[in-house]
Amino acid sequence: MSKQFKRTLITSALPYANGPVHIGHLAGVYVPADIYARYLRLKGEEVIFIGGSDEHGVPITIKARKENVTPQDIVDRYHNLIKNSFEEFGISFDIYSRTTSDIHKKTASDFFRKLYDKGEFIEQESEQYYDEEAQQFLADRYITGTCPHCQNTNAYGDQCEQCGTSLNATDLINPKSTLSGNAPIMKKTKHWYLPLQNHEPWLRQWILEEHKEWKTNVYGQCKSWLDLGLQPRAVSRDLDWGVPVPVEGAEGKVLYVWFDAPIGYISNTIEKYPETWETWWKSEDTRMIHFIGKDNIVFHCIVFPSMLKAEGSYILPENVPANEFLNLEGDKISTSKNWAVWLHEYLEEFPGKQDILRYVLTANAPETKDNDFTWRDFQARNNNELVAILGNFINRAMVLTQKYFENKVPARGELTEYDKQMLDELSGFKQTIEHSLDNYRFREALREAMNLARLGNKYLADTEPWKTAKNDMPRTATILNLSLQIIANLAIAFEPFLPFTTKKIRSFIRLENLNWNDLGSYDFLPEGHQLGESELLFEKIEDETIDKQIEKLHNTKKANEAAAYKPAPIKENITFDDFTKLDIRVGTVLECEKVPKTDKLLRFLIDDGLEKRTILSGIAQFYENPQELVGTQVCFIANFEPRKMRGILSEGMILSAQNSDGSLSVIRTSKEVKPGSQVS
RNA sequence: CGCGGAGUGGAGCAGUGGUAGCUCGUUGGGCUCAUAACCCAAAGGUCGUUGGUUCGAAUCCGGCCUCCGCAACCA
Repeated sequence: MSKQFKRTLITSALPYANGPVHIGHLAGVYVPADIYARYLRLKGEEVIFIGGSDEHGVPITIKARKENVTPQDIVDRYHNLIKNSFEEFGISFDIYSRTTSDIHKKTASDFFRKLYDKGEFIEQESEQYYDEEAQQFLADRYITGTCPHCQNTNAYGDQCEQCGTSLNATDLINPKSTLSGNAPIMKKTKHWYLPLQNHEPWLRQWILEEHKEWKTNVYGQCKSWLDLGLQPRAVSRDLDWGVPVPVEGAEGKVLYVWFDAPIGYISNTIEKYPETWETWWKSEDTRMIHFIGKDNIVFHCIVFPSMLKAEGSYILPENVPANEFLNLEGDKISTSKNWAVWLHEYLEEFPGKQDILRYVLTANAPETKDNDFTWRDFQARNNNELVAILGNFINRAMVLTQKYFENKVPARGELTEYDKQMLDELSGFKQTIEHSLDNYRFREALREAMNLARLGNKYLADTEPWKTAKNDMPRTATILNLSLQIIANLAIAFEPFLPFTTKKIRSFIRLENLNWNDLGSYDFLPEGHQLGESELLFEKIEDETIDKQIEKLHNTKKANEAAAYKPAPIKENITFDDFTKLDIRVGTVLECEKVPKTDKLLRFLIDDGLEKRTILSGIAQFYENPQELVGTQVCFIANFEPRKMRGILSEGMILSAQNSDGSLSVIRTSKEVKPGSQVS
């Protein structure tokens, strides 16, 4: 980092406004970005911290259609919810705007037009599905059909949710438009592409040679992309929700969201500083940092820089500290499955406890790999760290001062060797914490800040002021004077992490306007300084509270699954002859065991009345104890083409019902019948 | 074999060639100002697996297994 910068532009990924934000968003992007912004401000540096909602794109139009409202209604609802959640959590954006703002539409439109005029795009025609009745081209999510892999009749144009296979819309058998229900036709459409391959040479130099200090996940991902060779990327879409493509003959086309969204960083800066915004975006002494999640790496390291470079007058990011993902109680956080801790709900259930969540999410941030958030861990970190170490030290020092010195800062006498040793250690924290923060290692920085509180506790334990108070008040005064100076240090060190708490601490000691650069010194509080009222900073969280959260999580998950479940549409009619081709029979299970080295397969040995047959069935995950099926009667298709799996010949197919959560349940008869009975 | 990241005491994480470390938890002791909080000490790991390079490997190289992401909307 030989470059000298005068100011820092911090951006945080724009959350997509089709749902509320959850702890994953906070842990991955907004808390780290906020810590960094607060840290720099506290150092007196010039900073702007940009946020905003990403409000265009197909998923929002689909959600609007489902709820029978306009896309604008959807984004208004979530923009306000998200914006409010961030404010409540103290995410200190200088501006939080949205991509549906007029300024953004103009900025994005002008940006496209400039690249268009410069000849930075290529035009290309392709064939896409088109709904003649609705008169529009269909995004992948607007097409359903039969999955070519698992025959699920409800697969989407981009993915089959039953078997998880990724698809192209053209792979689907019997594609149907979700708008009209009709079969779509193929129709030609023209789009603009950004030829990323033209940017490859300078990207290689810029990332692979000049930014080897980027995090390994970021660098590795970029290198992989560059080594594979870059492809042109479409920058427009056939859709009626978005920024219109500002070119003759482009009616009905809008900017593709990934082109649209990052320009939001620029337009939000313009909205905040209409006169001076170019200083932030076009000045070589501005340092731009993008905080994002790992899914966004290529957009921020390759695509957006290519856009900026193509435009010509913009600076490029200096670093892109991308985080991995946060899981919740062992499972992926999922908006659609409602497996999340929503910020707006947390705020209602834990009022005034924003800093606890900020602390837990930072201490356990997914900086180098995916991490897991659990409520038990949340409780433990609150009770054992915030309450027991930080809160307790401050409370001890305050209470002792109230007791012995009428809540005024006592006089500092001569320092002992031990005092000096402690102060020496204290002075080292500034450099340690700064080093971590400067390298975006917030977990480590927080741990160090906590060590400062540990130092305080140890100091009290070792000097025992409650004992010296019995016969040596001057010594007691010195000890508490230094303890209070440690509190002032804590107010600085924790400010980027726990802004609400440090505000309280500052009021305890009646000290405002703290500066980061004073961290490590011990002359904040003069002798005789009147202290303020203190209270407990944190309180213990009981098991009951935590149990409630865990239960709630599981309940909402189940409820949501049930509510979201929609039986598959009935298939085409078949004739009686078709039916009679199937030979469905009842058999008694003689043996049932898991096939070794497989996840899903159970091997059944079935008495079908005539002989014994082996049938394999992929239901092992749902029957942890396969033995329990032995002796029961199951239904199976007897004339199913035998098939070899894992070297075992499977002669038939066991019938199972699929539940809303995807789990399978074997079909049984309600009364015992002879093995081999036909089902009709 | 599409590409990238990750796998380290009970839990969460550091550690890029030289005696495996931190926080929490556990056990024992101390203290009693403090929210049964604090301080000290101990136990606990053949670093996913397997083969190789090296005087020496958690670290470098090869194979395999598992989890996550990207490509192809999601932090």
